[in-house]
Amino acid sequence: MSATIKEVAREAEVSVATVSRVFNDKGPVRTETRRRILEVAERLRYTPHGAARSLITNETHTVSVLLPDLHGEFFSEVMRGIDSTAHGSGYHLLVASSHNDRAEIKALLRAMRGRVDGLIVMSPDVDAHTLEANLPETLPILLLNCLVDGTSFDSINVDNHGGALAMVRHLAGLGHRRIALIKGAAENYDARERLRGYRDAVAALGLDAAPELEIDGDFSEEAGYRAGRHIVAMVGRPTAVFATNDAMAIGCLYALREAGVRVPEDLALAGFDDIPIARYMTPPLTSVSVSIAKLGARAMERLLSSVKARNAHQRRHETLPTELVVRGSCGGAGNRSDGSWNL
Amino acid sequence: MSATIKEVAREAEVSVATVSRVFNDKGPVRTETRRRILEVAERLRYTPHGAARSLITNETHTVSVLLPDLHGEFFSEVMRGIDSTAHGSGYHLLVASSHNDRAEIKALLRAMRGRVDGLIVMSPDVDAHTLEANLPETLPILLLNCLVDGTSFDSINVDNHGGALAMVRHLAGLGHRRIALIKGAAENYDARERLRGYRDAVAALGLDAAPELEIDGDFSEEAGYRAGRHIVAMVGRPTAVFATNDAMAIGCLYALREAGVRVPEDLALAGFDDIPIARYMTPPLTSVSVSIAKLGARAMERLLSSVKARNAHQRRHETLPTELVVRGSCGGAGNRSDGSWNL
DNA sequence: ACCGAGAATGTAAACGGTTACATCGGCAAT
DNA sequence: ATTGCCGATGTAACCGTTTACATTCTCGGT
Repeated sequence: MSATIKEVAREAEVSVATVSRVFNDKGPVRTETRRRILEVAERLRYTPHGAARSLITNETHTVSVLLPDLHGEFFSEVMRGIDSTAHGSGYHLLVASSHNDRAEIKALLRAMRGRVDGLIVMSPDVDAHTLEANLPETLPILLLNCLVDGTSFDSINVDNHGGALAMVRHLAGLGHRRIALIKGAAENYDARERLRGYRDAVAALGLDAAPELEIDGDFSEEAGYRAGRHIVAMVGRPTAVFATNDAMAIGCLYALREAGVRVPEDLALAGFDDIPIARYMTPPLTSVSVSIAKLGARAMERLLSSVKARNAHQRRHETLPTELVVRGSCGGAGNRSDGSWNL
Repeated sequence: MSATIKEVAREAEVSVATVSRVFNDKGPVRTETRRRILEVAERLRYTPHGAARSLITNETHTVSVLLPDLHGEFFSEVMRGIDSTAHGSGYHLLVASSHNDRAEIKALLRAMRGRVDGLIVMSPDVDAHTLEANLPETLPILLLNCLVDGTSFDSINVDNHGGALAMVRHLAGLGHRRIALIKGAAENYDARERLRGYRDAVAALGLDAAPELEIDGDFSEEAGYRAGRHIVAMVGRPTAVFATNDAMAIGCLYALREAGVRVPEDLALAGFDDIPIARYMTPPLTSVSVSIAKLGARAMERLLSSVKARNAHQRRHETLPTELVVRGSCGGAGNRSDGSWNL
């Protein structure tokens, strides 16, 4: 084991209290004494013991992120945003991916006591009840992209509905009347909202509405690929495909290309999320941008403020706007006059 | 605050020791007593306090991963592997991304005492000295894709050199004599090894060797894009490009396409890492596969075994093999006879 | 020379658990 | 009835800090 505060105190011929004061910059310590203590500490390679410290101070300087799975660029981006602000505020990050098993989530949540100061939950299908039942009721929590029933928790959501709406409107504006949608998993809240946006737009604009235009998917490239193969084989083939996330758009594009269907000439293709590589696809993918990293950053910001406020903290529900990013994959406005594409 | 063990003990009319025994399944407790205690605990929503527990037991059931940055699919995949085995063994995961600032790394490392049982370091440019100087010398460590000077630490590396060698050999086998390389950052160990593999292969096979064939990069799509633009403008344009990671290959492909250079007809393109989307590119990217998730899983496995062994644990250096994955982006064998590509 | 104030430091009680050891019954063997 | 043993439980020390409070030191003012 490493040196303890006691050893440092003994060696520097002071009491533990003084050493503690030096390391926390609290209370008065003579410069000479401080110097001596720091010198001894350095020599002994002393570092305060995290657990001991948080036991008494009741804060861990750690926040936890609970997420469903770590697949793909979406999560890596969110994490990047989360990490960067946590890091900036001197907080550590505990990640816990629950593979959506109820008992497991419960165990994870419980294990949090005494380990974290706050919690970001990003499981689109965990219900608020499970949370309330298994957490110290004083632990600050922020729900990210989760279904929020009631106002019991702080939350941030992306404007999935509005984004989908805008995309369908855009496609309709380009002349498309028959637009297929590749869905996400039915339990997923984001997926449901995007679907709702699509349906609302289709209804509002009087576009073709047919059950076969809503194709199953689960946010993976693989699912997009399957959907793409399905689409090229459809009898009343749609003229545009709206994949509800970019990963599926990528898989779909591949299937289309494989079948000799040109994008955007033969079929328009759009995604959702605007992950970093979207702009590098061929053609560059028109998508709904949600500035994923910023989403994570904002979430952490909110959580930390609620951690610091402790007592009177106002619960709030926030919806982050989305932005339509038009690139080449839908034809029309995405092409510059010289034939090159926006980057 | 949540209920403490004392409250549970009082309420169940037993001593704290008995409650502790129940929660740790240690020592004999009468069934009736156990039942009563569990019932009270449930009612009071008691959960053991992490910090308090680890203070006395001296283990946290947490391991930390130190990495340079969270960009892109490579890290997300590694993390997935790491998380899945950690999770499987009941360990929590603390992620710490140091943006390669020396002082910051030092602070991070020090903060680890009393917080983690082990550490995976994945900073391709942190030096072993910094580690040794700032960590409790008993903390199990595993270096992942780091430069290992000497044998002071456990480590796992990918066979970067061998992979690059194999790729160049493959390209040469397809008839290419003039092969450009898009490099990674000079400080990055992986990048250096891949470069070394390229040079060795070029020398061994007597291919064109020229400084201008080694193009600067930094593992980002953006850098790949710049390199691609550079390449199309070269006077003695190479016939093949080997991007030392897939992200750069993606950026490069975009630049090529933009300039009307066809892949693979006009120029062969290859990557390194084989990230999940590589197979969905158009054309599918020939790459060096390193089974990233498995790499992470293996690392965590090794670390945990060393955590459990504690005392006599044999230091070991391991190199994970790579595998050439031939798809369509280099022409030749990647094309099926019917013109479709391997998936 | 003495007093009092404030700065510098020390003492010891928490924090919430685990665990070695002591204690207490009850029961089988003698 | 006594002994010994073992299962069940309690007592208290300890883990490494922080911090309220007590104590000592230093000085300037009188």
